[in-house]
Amino acid sequence: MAVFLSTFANKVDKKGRVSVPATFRAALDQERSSGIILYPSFKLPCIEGCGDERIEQIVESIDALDAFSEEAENLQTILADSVRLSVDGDGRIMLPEALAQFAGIGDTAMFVGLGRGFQLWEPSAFESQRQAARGRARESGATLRIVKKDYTGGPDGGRR
Amino acid sequence: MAVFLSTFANKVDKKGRVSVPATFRAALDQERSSGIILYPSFKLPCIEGCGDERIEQIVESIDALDAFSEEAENLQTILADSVRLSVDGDGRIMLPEALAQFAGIGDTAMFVGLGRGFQLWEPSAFESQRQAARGRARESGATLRIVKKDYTGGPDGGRR
DNA sequence: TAATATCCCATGATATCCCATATTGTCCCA
DNA sequence: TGGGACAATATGGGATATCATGGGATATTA
Repeated sequence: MAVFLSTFANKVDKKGRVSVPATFRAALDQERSSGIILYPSFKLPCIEGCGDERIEQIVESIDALDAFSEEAENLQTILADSVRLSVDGDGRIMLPEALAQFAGIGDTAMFVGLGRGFQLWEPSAFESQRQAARGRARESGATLRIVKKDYTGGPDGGRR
Repeated sequence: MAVFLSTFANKVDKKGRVSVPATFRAALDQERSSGIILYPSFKLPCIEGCGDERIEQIVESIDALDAFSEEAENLQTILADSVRLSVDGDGRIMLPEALAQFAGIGDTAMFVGLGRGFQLWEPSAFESQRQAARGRARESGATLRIVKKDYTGGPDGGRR
């Protein structure tokens, strides 16, 4: 699956177009994503983005929930608020007015890679978010338990 | 997985390019890493580096966390600050301005092998870091316990 | 037919490729 | 064992391709 990394600041022109970073486009191509999906974030003042493969995952996990639970209802709003955008020949998308407004994006948008997906931020809002997260991570001595993919540890499957 | 050893001081030219030490390149090839990943260290004023394999693990591990948890949010900044660089035909990478600045790297970068990954330092910063580490090791009488390859490392301690 | 979105091309900045060279380390043979 | 040829590496600079971005022209749709 595609991996989105690093951050890029791109201009939003007066027609509302933004270039999708070339590396993001490459990641999307790789998973044969015909377009890109955007939706407003739950917790943060930013736009969440991903490719086809990821949105299908989300659909599936919502499906797996009890259909009428509150949680399911909440998550379904993601789908309702989602927009599917096509990337034009020059690698740009049309950023919908409503979403831009939600994230406070004016003439510059930051594309932030988060692994399976990415986010779109207004630059200064992102800067403070980044500082905060980095501070918390340092304090908590953030360590990441690495999930071993399929560790066998040797020819005999790691036993003995 | 690749093993990175020893340290090298290489020049950063005015275009921002640095040669990756040949032995590091060999290590990367070995794990079929087509590029290298760099990100700012949490604790130290240096850049951390690794191959594709390791970043894949990190992405998956973060993915395994609750998507909306604060922990995930904190760790995602690693990905946001990461850069994937391709090694050109002459064995060089383009050191991004932002990262070089973070580590205070000017016209020389030190590649420091750390086994499964490596670090990039500004030479004098590395020297003082090295002194400090040596001192601490001497005081505490550091010992190293060798972990056997087939050790499973789980809570049940390599059973059987 | 207005308003808006899509396509197409132009341009400057920047990264990538390619070649030249110096220096170092390695191998081979006397 | 010493010297010399050779190969690999690090590094510099110029040419070329890619990318982000702006603007005009053409297609869509309400």
